[in-house]
Amino acid sequence: MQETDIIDLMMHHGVKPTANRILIANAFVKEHRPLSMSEIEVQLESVDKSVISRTLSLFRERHLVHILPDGGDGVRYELCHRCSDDHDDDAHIHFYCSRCGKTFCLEDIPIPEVTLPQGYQEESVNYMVTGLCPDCR
Amino acid sequence: MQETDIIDLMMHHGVKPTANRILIANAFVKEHRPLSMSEIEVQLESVDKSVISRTLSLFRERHLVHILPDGGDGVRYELCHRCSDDHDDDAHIHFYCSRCGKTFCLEDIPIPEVTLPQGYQEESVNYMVTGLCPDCR
DNA sequence: ACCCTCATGCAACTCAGTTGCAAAAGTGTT
DNA sequence: AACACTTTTGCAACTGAGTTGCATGAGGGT
Repeated sequence: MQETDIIDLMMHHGVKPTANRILIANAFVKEHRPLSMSEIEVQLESVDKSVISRTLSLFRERHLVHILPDGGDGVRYELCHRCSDDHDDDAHIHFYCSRCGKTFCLEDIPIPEVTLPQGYQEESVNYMVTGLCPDCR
Repeated sequence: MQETDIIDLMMHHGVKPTANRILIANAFVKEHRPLSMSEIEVQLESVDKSVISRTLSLFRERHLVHILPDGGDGVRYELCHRCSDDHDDDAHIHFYCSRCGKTFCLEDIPIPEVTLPQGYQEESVNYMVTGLCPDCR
Protein backbone atom coordinates (compact mmCIF):
# COMPACT_ATOMS: atom_id res chain seq x y z
CA MET A 1 0.00 0.00 0.00
CA GLN A 2 1.27 3.43 -0.98
CA GLU A 3 1.12 6.61 1.02
CA THR A 4 -1.36 8.05 -1.44
CA ASP A 5 -3.60 5.05 -0.81
CA ILE A 6 -3.51 5.71 2.91
CA ILE A 7 -4.50 9.30 2.36
CA ASP A 8 -7.34 8.16 0.15
CA LEU A 9 -8.43 5.69 2.77
CA MET A 10 -8.47 8.39 5.44
CA MET A 11 -10.38 10.84 3.33
CA HIS A 12 -12.82 8.12 2.47
CA HIS A 13 -13.48 7.61 6.15
CA GLY A 14 -13.82 11.30 6.86
CA VAL A 15 -10.44 11.68 8.55
CA LYS A 16 -8.35 14.69 7.67
CA PRO A 17 -4.89 13.40 6.71
CA THR A 18 -2.53 15.43 8.87
CA ALA A 19 1.18 14.68 9.08
CA ASN A 20 0.88 12.87 12.41
CA ARG A 21 -2.03 10.79 11.27
CA ILE A 22 -0.20 9.72 8.16
CA LEU A 23 2.77 8.68 10.27
CA ILE A 24 0.53 6.60 12.50
CA ALA A 25 -1.36 4.98 9.65
CA ASN A 26 1.95 4.28 7.94
CA ALA A 27 3.18 2.44 11.00
CA PHE A 28 0.39 -0.08 10.52
CA VAL A 29 1.14 -0.49 6.84
CA LYS A 30 4.84 -0.86 7.48
CA GLU A 31 4.54 -3.41 10.28
CA HIS A 32 1.64 -5.18 8.67
CA ARG A 33 0.33 -6.43 12.00
CA PRO A 34 -1.84 -5.18 14.85
CA LEU A 35 -0.05 -2.62 17.02
CA SER A 36 -0.50 -1.50 20.58
CA MET A 37 -0.42 2.14 21.53
CA SER A 38 2.95 1.71 23.17
CA GLU A 39 4.41 -0.02 20.11
CA ILE A 40 3.44 3.00 18.05
CA GLU A 41 4.86 5.29 20.72
CA VAL A 42 8.22 3.56 20.50
CA GLN A 43 8.25 3.55 16.73
CA LEU A 44 7.26 7.21 16.42
CA GLU A 45 9.23 9.03 19.05
CA SER A 46 8.42 12.38 17.53
CA VAL A 47 4.68 11.98 18.05
CA ASP A 48 3.24 12.71 21.47
CA LYS A 49 1.33 9.91 23.13
CA SER A 50 -1.70 12.14 23.54
CA VAL A 51 -1.83 12.54 19.78
CA ILE A 52 -1.52 8.79 19.31
CA SER A 53 -4.28 8.19 21.80
CA ARG A 54 -6.62 10.67 20.17
CA THR A 55 -5.75 9.51 16.68
CA LEU A 56 -6.47 5.89 17.47
CA SER A 57 -9.80 6.85 19.00
CA LEU A 58 -10.66 8.79 15.89
CA PHE A 59 -9.54 6.01 13.57
CA ARG A 60 -11.65 3.60 15.54
CA GLU A 61 -14.68 5.83 15.50
CA ARG A 62 -14.36 6.12 11.75
CA HIS A 63 -13.73 2.40 11.30
CA LEU A 64 -10.26 2.81 9.93
CA VAL A 65 -8.95 0.48 12.61
CA HIS A 66 -10.60 -1.95 14.95
CA ILE A 67 -9.40 -3.26 18.26
CA LEU A 68 -8.62 -6.75 19.32
CA PRO A 69 -7.56 -8.10 22.68
CA ASP A 70 -3.85 -8.31 23.10
CA GLY A 71 -2.42 -11.74 23.78
CA GLY A 72 -0.95 -10.33 26.99
CA ASP A 73 -3.06 -7.57 28.41
CA GLY A 74 -4.47 -4.41 26.92
CA VAL A 75 -5.59 -4.03 23.35
CA ARG A 76 -4.13 -3.81 19.91
CA TYR A 77 -5.31 -1.85 16.91
CA GLU A 78 -5.54 -3.35 13.47
CA LEU A 79 -5.86 -1.43 10.23
CA CYS A 80 -8.88 -2.75 8.41
CA HIS A 81 -8.81 -2.64 4.68
CA ARG A 82 -12.19 -4.18 4.17
CA CYS A 83 -14.19 -2.41 6.87
CA SER A 84 -17.19 -0.44 5.75
CA ASP A 85 -18.28 2.60 7.72
CA ASP A 86 -20.69 0.76 9.93
CA HIS A 87 -19.23 -2.69 10.11
CA ASP A 88 -15.84 -4.08 11.05
CA ASP A 89 -14.92 -7.40 9.63
CA ASP A 90 -11.78 -9.00 8.56
CA ALA A 91 -12.07 -12.37 10.18
CA HIS A 92 -8.73 -14.14 10.19
CA ILE A 93 -6.92 -15.67 13.12
CA HIS A 94 -4.12 -13.99 15.06
CA PHE A 95 -0.96 -15.30 16.58
CA TYR A 96 0.53 -13.79 19.73
CA CYS A 97 4.16 -14.58 20.41
CA SER A 98 4.72 -15.02 24.11
CA ARG A 99 8.41 -14.26 23.79
CA CYS A 100 8.62 -11.10 21.67
CA GLY A 101 5.09 -9.95 22.44
CA LYS A 102 4.19 -9.25 18.84
CA THR A 103 0.85 -10.15 17.32
CA PHE A 104 0.71 -11.46 13.77
CA CYS A 105 -2.14 -11.79 11.30
CA LEU A 106 -2.49 -15.19 9.76
CA GLU A 107 -4.55 -13.81 6.95
CA ASP A 108 -4.89 -17.02 5.05
CA ILE A 109 -6.54 -18.82 7.91
CA PRO A 110 -10.20 -17.92 8.33
CA ILE A 111 -11.78 -18.30 11.73
CA PRO A 112 -13.68 -21.58 11.92
CA GLU A 113 -17.27 -20.93 12.85
CA VAL A 114 -19.20 -22.43 15.72
CA THR A 115 -22.87 -22.62 16.55
CA LEU A 116 -23.72 -20.72 19.70
CA PRO A 117 -26.25 -21.95 22.24
CA GLN A 118 -29.76 -20.47 22.12
CA GLY A 119 -29.91 -16.89 23.32
CA TYR A 120 -26.40 -15.75 22.51
CA GLN A 121 -26.19 -13.18 19.76
CA GLU A 122 -22.87 -12.90 17.96
CA GLU A 123 -21.32 -9.59 16.94
CA SER A 124 -17.70 -10.50 16.33
CA VAL A 125 -15.26 -13.32 16.85
CA ASN A 126 -11.65 -13.41 17.88
CA TYR A 127 -9.42 -16.43 17.42
CA MET A 128 -6.01 -16.00 18.99
CA VAL A 129 -3.25 -18.55 19.15
CA THR A 130 -0.46 -17.98 21.64
CA GLY A 131 2.97 -19.52 21.25
CA LEU A 132 6.32 -18.88 19.64
CA CYS A 133 6.63 -17.10 16.32
CA PRO A 134 9.11 -18.23 13.65
CA ASP A 135 11.70 -15.66 14.74
CA CYS A 136 11.55 -16.64 18.40
CA ARG A 137 11.63 -20.41 18.14
CA MET B 1 -18.30 -27.90 43.92
CA GLN B 2 -18.20 -27.80 47.72
CA GLU B 3 -15.99 -25.66 49.90
CA THR B 4 -14.13 -28.75 51.05
CA ASP B 5 -13.35 -29.53 47.42
CA ILE B 6 -11.88 -26.06 46.94
CA ILE B 7 -9.69 -26.53 49.97
CA ASP B 8 -8.55 -29.88 48.63
CA LEU B 9 -7.84 -28.30 45.27
CA MET B 10 -5.72 -25.60 46.87
CA MET B 11 -3.77 -28.01 49.03
CA HIS B 12 -3.22 -30.17 46.01
CA HIS B 13 -1.65 -27.22 44.23
CA GLY B 14 0.49 -26.27 47.21
CA VAL B 15 -1.58 -23.25 48.23
CA LYS B 16 -2.33 -22.77 51.89
CA PRO B 17 -6.09 -22.29 52.19
CA THR B 18 -6.46 -19.10 54.20
CA ALA B 19 -9.80 -17.41 54.78
CA ASN B 20 -9.19 -14.79 52.08
CA ARG B 21 -8.06 -17.31 49.54
CA ILE B 22 -11.12 -19.44 50.14
CA LEU B 23 -13.32 -16.40 49.63
CA ILE B 24 -11.61 -15.64 46.35
CA ALA B 25 -11.71 -19.21 45.09
CA ASN B 26 -15.36 -19.40 46.09
CA ALA B 27 -16.14 -16.37 44.00
CA PHE B 28 -15.06 -18.32 40.93
CA VAL B 29 -17.13 -21.34 41.90
CA LYS B 30 -20.16 -19.23 42.67
CA GLU B 31 -20.06 -17.19 39.46
CA HIS B 32 -18.95 -20.08 37.33
CA ARG B 33 -17.29 -17.82 34.80
CA PRO B 34 -13.96 -16.04 34.35
CA LEU B 35 -13.61 -13.00 36.62
CA SER B 36 -11.53 -9.88 36.40
CA MET B 37 -9.68 -8.51 39.40
CA SER B 38 -12.14 -5.67 39.70
CA GLU B 39 -15.13 -8.00 39.58
CA ILE B 40 -13.71 -9.87 42.54
CA GLU B 41 -12.99 -6.59 44.28
CA VAL B 42 -16.62 -5.55 43.97
CA GLN B 43 -17.93 -8.90 45.08
CA LEU B 44 -15.61 -9.15 48.08
CA GLU B 45 -15.55 -5.70 49.62
CA SER B 46 -13.92 -7.02 52.75
CA VAL B 47 -10.80 -8.20 50.95
CA ASP B 48 -8.12 -5.68 50.10
CA LYS B 49 -7.20 -5.37 46.47
CA SER B 50 -3.55 -6.03 47.27
CA VAL B 51 -4.57 -9.39 48.69
CA ILE B 52 -6.63 -10.14 45.61
CA SER B 53 -3.73 -9.18 43.37
CA ARG B 54 -1.26 -11.34 45.25
CA THR B 55 -3.68 -14.23 45.54
CA LEU B 56 -4.39 -14.27 41.84
CA SER B 57 -0.68 -14.23 41.08
CA LEU B 58 -0.17 -17.13 43.43
CA PHE B 59 -3.11 -19.08 42.02
CA ARG B 60 -1.73 -18.51 38.56
CA GLU B 61 1.76 -19.57 39.52
CA ARG B 62 0.35 -22.77 40.98
CA HIS B 63 -1.94 -23.37 38.02
CA LEU B 64 -5.13 -23.04 39.97
CA VAL B 65 -6.33 -20.37 37.58
CA HIS B 66 -5.21 -19.30 34.16
CA ILE B 67 -5.68 -15.99 32.44
CA LEU B 68 -7.49 -15.13 29.30
CA PRO B 69 -7.81 -11.85 27.48
CA ASP B 70 -10.84 -9.89 28.47
CA GLY B 71 -13.30 -9.10 25.71
CA GLY B 72 -12.84 -5.42 26.56
CA ASP B 73 -9.39 -4.71 27.85
CA GLY B 74 -7.35 -6.27 30.62
CA VAL B 75 -7.45 -9.89 31.62
CA ARG B 76 -9.75 -12.32 33.32
CA TYR B 77 -8.91 -15.27 35.51
CA GLU B 78 -10.55 -18.64 35.10
CA LEU B 79 -10.55 -21.41 37.64
CA CYS B 80 -9.21 -24.50 35.96
CA HIS B 81 -10.48 -27.83 37.17
CA ARG B 82 -8.52 -29.90 34.77
CA CYS B 83 -5.16 -28.15 34.87
CA SER B 84 -2.18 -30.18 35.92
CA ASP B 85 0.74 -28.51 37.66
CA ASP B 86 2.66 -27.82 34.53
CA HIS B 87 -0.02 -27.48 31.92
CA ASP B 88 -3.12 -25.34 31.61
CA ASP B 89 -5.79 -26.64 29.38
CA ASP B 90 -9.48 -26.42 29.33
CA ALA B 91 -10.15 -25.50 25.76
CA HIS B 92 -13.69 -24.28 25.35
CA ILE B 93 -14.87 -21.10 23.75
CA HIS B 94 -15.80 -17.94 25.67
CA PHE B 95 -18.50 -15.38 25.13
CA TYR B 96 -18.03 -11.74 26.07
CA CYS B 97 -21.17 -9.65 26.43
CA SER B 98 -20.57 -6.16 25.15
CA ARG B 99 -23.43 -4.77 27.19
CA CYS B 100 -22.95 -6.19 30.69
CA GLY B 101 -19.25 -6.86 30.29
CA LYS B 102 -19.41 -10.38 31.65
CA THR B 103 -17.53 -13.29 30.13
CA PHE B 104 -19.17 -16.69 29.95
CA CYS B 105 -17.78 -20.16 29.39
CA LEU B 106 -19.49 -22.12 26.68
CA GLU B 107 -18.14 -25.35 28.03
CA ASP B 108 -19.90 -27.60 25.60
CA ILE B 109 -18.32 -25.97 22.59
CA PRO B 110 -14.75 -27.07 22.02
CA ILE B 111 -12.43 -24.76 20.14
CA PRO B 112 -12.20 -25.80 16.50
CA GLU B 113 -8.59 -26.45 15.59
CA VAL B 114 -6.63 -24.89 12.77
CA THR B 115 -3.36 -25.76 11.11
CA LEU B 116 -0.76 -23.07 11.61
CA PRO B 117 1.71 -22.05 8.91
CA GLN B 118 5.20 -23.49 9.08
CA GLY B 119 7.29 -22.04 11.88
CA TYR B 120 4.57 -21.09 14.33
CA GLN B 121 4.57 -23.14 17.50
CA GLU B 122 1.30 -23.27 19.39
CA GLU B 123 1.06 -23.08 23.16
CA SER B 124 -2.55 -22.20 23.76
CA VAL B 125 -5.63 -21.05 21.92
CA ASN B 126 -8.32 -18.57 22.77
CA TYR B 127 -11.65 -18.40 20.98
CA MET B 128 -13.76 -15.47 22.07
CA VAL B 129 -17.12 -14.47 20.68
CA THR B 130 -18.35 -10.96 21.46
CA GLY B 131 -22.01 -10.02 21.35
CA LEU B 132 -25.09 -9.96 23.56
CA CYS B 133 -25.70 -12.59 26.21
CA PRO B 134 -29.17 -14.06 26.81
CA ASP B 135 -29.85 -11.65 29.69
CA CYS B 136 -28.90 -8.57 27.72
CA ARG B 137 -30.70 -9.22 24.47
C1' DA C 1 5.78 -19.07 75.82
C1' DC C 2 8.93 -18.68 72.23
C1' DC C 3 10.52 -18.38 67.60
C1' DC C 4 9.93 -18.43 62.82
C1' DT C 5 7.49 -18.08 58.61
C1' DC C 6 3.86 -16.59 55.95
C1' DA C 7 -0.36 -13.70 55.15
C1' DT C 8 -2.56 -9.35 55.73
C1' DG C 9 -3.91 -4.43 55.41
C1' DC C 10 -2.76 0.03 54.66
C1' DA C 11 -0.40 3.59 52.17
C1' DA C 12 2.60 4.83 48.74
C1' DC C 13 3.93 4.14 44.30
C1' DT C 14 3.96 3.07 39.19
C1' DC C 15 2.67 3.28 34.59
C1' DA C 16 -0.46 3.48 30.58
C1' DG C 17 -3.68 6.06 28.91
C1' DT C 18 -6.66 10.26 28.98
C1' DT C 19 -7.93 15.05 29.50
C1' DG C 20 -7.49 20.33 29.96
C1' DC C 21 -5.77 23.98 27.93
C1' DA C 22 -3.14 27.37 25.51
C1' DA C 23 -0.38 27.78 21.34
C1' DA C 24 -0.03 26.62 16.49
C1' DA C 25 -1.59 25.24 12.09
C1' DG C 26 -5.20 25.11 8.65
C1' DT C 27 -9.33 26.84 6.12
C1' DG C 28 -12.26 30.04 4.12
C1' DT C 29 -13.92 34.89 3.38
C1' DT C 30 -13.50 39.45 2.26
C1' DA D 1 -2.93 39.76 2.87
C1' DA D 2 -5.50 40.27 6.95
C1' DC D 3 -9.10 38.49 9.46
C1' DA D 4 -12.04 35.32 12.08
C1' DC D 5 -13.00 30.69 12.93
C1' DT D 6 -12.16 25.69 13.43
C1' DT D 7 -9.19 21.82 14.15
C1' DT D 8 -4.93 19.79 15.63
C1' DT D 9 -0.98 19.71 18.44
C1' DG D 10 2.15 19.39 22.47
C1' DC D 11 2.84 19.82 27.08
C1' DA D 12 1.53 19.04 31.76
C1' DA D 13 -1.60 17.47 34.95
C1' DC D 14 -4.66 13.99 36.06
C1' DT D 15 -6.77 9.27 36.55
C1' DG D 16 -7.38 4.60 37.86
C1' DA D 17 -5.97 -0.25 37.87
C1' DG D 18 -2.75 -2.84 39.59
C1' DT D 19 1.58 -3.57 42.33
C1' DT D 20 4.94 -3.07 45.99
C1' DG D 21 7.05 -1.77 50.69
C1' DC D 22 6.58 -2.43 55.12
C1' DA D 23 5.00 -2.93 59.77
C1' DT D 24 1.58 -5.72 62.12
C1' DG D 25 -0.82 -10.01 62.90
C1' DA D 26 -1.94 -14.82 62.64
C1' DG D 27 -0.70 -19.56 62.48
C1' DG D 28 2.37 -23.73 63.30
C1' DG D 29 6.04 -26.24 65.45
C1' DT D 30 9.15 -27.09 69.35
